[in-house]
Amino acid sequence: MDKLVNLFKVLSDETRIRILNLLYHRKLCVCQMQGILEESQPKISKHLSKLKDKGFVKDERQEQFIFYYLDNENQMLKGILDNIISSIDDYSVLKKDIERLPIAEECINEKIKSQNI
Amino acid sequence: MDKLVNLFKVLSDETRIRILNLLYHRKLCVCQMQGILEESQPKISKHLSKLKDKGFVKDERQEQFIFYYLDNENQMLKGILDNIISSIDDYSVLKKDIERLPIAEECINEKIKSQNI
DNA sequence: TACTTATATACTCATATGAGTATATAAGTA
DNA sequence: TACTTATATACTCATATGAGTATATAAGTA
Repeated sequence: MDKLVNLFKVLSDETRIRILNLLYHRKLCVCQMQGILEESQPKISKHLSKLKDKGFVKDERQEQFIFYYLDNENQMLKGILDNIISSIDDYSVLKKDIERLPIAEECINEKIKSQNI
Repeated sequence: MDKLVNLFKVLSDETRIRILNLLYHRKLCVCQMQGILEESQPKISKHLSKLKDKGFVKDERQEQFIFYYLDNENQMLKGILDNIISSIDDYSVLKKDIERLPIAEECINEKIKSQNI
């Protein structure tokens, strides 16, 4: 029961829904989400921390970046995200975020490029 | 998007989930929910008020009682409740509440009886 | 119209939550 | 080992939320 309430608490924040919506589609690092969502780094990190804490996402380092991805164990979360994404047209913010997903590459490439100058 | 966040906020409270679980099965008045949930009247009323405010339940007076029932317009809420109820064994509190549903009649009958003495 | 009773609401308090800012940390590279 | 950089975290503040208690309200009945 607590787990259920926790799930809904986690979903009770627009930024976290936006993050979960992105991660539903692909694995991303913090700076990529920063670029797509146009939110500050601490804000995104703190929300990711909460998501990880409650067991809804996992992370994994790849060189200098830490990538986050959905932990698909949770049937209820999966069902809710499926539902949201299948009605994505009702949620313009989420739709726009998805359209911005390709930016992810640039976010990382620019960082890597500047290191090689 | 706000509507989505509001739905999850509404679901972020155990008492409200318990109420929605009951109303999923049948229309009930405040004093019946008091009897089943064993929670105080103001507590239940306040949560019902929030549920009504956000458009998830409606109410209707029948003589001295005010009955609440689910507003089934919301597809997402419907889906989530379906999901919860289909796994009711995972949520012992909710399961017990449903088992106590028959008490509802007594709650009302006792009140009516005492008025006729 | 006065009384009863089911329900709603105002008030207070304690706690939770989210944002911003500054700074710490940890892993990679020179 | 020193430096850089991606990310995490501590601190502070403003606001939201839930519970309890007392009381208001509204509709029915006498």
